[in-house]
Amino acid sequence: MGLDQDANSSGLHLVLGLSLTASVKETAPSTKPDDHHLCVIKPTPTKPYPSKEPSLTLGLSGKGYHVPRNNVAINKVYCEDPLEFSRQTSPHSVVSSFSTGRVIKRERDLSCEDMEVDAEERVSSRVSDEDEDGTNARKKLRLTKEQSALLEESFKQHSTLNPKQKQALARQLNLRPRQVEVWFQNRRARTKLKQTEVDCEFLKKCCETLTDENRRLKKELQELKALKLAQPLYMPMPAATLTMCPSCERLGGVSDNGSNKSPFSMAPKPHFYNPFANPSAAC
DNA sequence: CAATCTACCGCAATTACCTCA
DNA sequence: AATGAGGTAATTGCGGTAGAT
Repeated sequence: MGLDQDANSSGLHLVLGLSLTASVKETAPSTKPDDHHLCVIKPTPTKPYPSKEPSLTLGLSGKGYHVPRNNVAINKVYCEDPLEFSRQTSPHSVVSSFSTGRVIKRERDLSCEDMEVDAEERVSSRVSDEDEDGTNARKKLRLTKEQSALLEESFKQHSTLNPKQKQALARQLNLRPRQVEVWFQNRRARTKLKQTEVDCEFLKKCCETLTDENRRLKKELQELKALKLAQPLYMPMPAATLTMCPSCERLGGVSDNGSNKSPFSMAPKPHFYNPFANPSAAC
């Protein structure tokens, strides 16, 4: 279901959850998302939360009801208590349904996930969220310490949530499922970012080490060249200095003419940093 | 059985609000 | 009081997947 598709690449250990989304289809089909002047949310027999009351929500026409791209109008109402705020405002209230089809889907999904807020309340909330002064201030919920702690704890157990877990957590936190979902998304992103930073630091260190090694080898090469000029041309090589390539098993340091050009011809190096551990690379 | 449609989900990128120095 | 930076909630758009037709 795509839950774990990126688990390996992101370094996360995701739990494969059994999705119930197939049954979430309270859809009023539309061919053009932007043509949604009227959003109807209706229950179906496949509704995953049968204990809830069916709801019917009507949205206003888009004409004369301009909604900005970011749908900021929906969060107009704000109060000091984040919980109260989360109850009063709906990040995906019906207003959102007028912008994109995607949001419409979200809204419908929300409508079955979060039925404790009934349709009428949400409509009135939407109306109360409507701008009276024309400003579109997107107010931001601030999670309490308790909420953050619980979310964090839950994230440690599983970095992704199936719909049931999301619903349960949202109920427990007195948040909307969508808010829980968003929190987990952002949390995963932060984790990934942090991991990327760690990886970046590691690669930087590797780079520094390799640069040092390169510098050292260059210096050594210069010394050897100088040494070669100072010494006789056909100087017999001590057997102890011969090394064998572990990959191709050729004996280094023994060329046809006995000259000393092979990288394996010299005494073993005190240290060689090879991050790729590929002995054949030297051949 | 293949093609198409639809709904859903996760992610990346971005926006925008809020807090704090 | 003003302001810039950082944290983060929220939005948007896209791609992938699965079920239905």
